[in-house]
Amino acid sequence: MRAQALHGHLDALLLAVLEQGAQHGYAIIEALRARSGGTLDLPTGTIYPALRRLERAGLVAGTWSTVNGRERRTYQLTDAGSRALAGERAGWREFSATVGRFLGPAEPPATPA
Amino acid sequence: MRAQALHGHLDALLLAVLEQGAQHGYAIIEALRARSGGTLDLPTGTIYPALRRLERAGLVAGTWSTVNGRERRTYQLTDAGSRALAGERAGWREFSATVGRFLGPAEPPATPA
DNA sequence: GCCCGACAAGTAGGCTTTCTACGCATGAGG
DNA sequence: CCTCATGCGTAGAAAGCCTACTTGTCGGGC
Repeated sequence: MRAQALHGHLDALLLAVLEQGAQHGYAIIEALRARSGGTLDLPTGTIYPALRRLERAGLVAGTWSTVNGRERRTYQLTDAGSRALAGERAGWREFSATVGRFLGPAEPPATPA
Repeated sequence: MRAQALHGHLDALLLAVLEQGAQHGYAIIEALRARSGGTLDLPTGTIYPALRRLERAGLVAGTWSTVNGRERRTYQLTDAGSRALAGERAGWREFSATVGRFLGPAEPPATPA
């Protein structure tokens, strides 16, 4: 899937991943790929700038650590980040409900029971 | 709601509105506002260029008509537009399912029983 | 007669966000 | 020695939507 379509929701996804525990950029990329079943395969050039943006905004806190001689920047959700995530979640719900009203009520094939 | 978040889905919304019958730009804006319960209130500067883009792409066909001395451009879904809409719908479903996996499975606050 | 608000379409310039492509560095395996 | 996987990062370009503005008709209030 084009992450292009994410536009504006990428930040929310990153926060959501970090909600489950602090991680470094590379691991976040893999987490997104894994949790989405391979659908979300975002390039580093998308993730790293986004993380720095979130850091500048105070939603995540980054700390350097060295693992096997390799420098890692581990990002952790801040309080503000948690609050922002809650807002993003609410926003996503409204957004998906609204768009879903036009593009199909988000009723997947479903196997409804 | 910021239509900014639409990014890439606006075309799909327009096609979806036109699916229910040909309409002119101004009416489309009102249809979006009405059907979304007021959530989607898109400015003309967003809709009109988008419609022309869709027209250039051959997804809608526009025809001029004069009503009460006022010029109207009525847009109608083309075959290609219908097909595109189907694709957009599928794309939306995948997209919302994927993002929903991270931001909450579309489970609203719910008052859980 | 004049002005304003609703209807109706459109353009121009700017902003934000993401993508592509590249650079730099370490450690392991061939 | 060279390459690949890990790991971080920047630069420039492309895409999409927004704000603000312009043009024009019609109807109502003053």
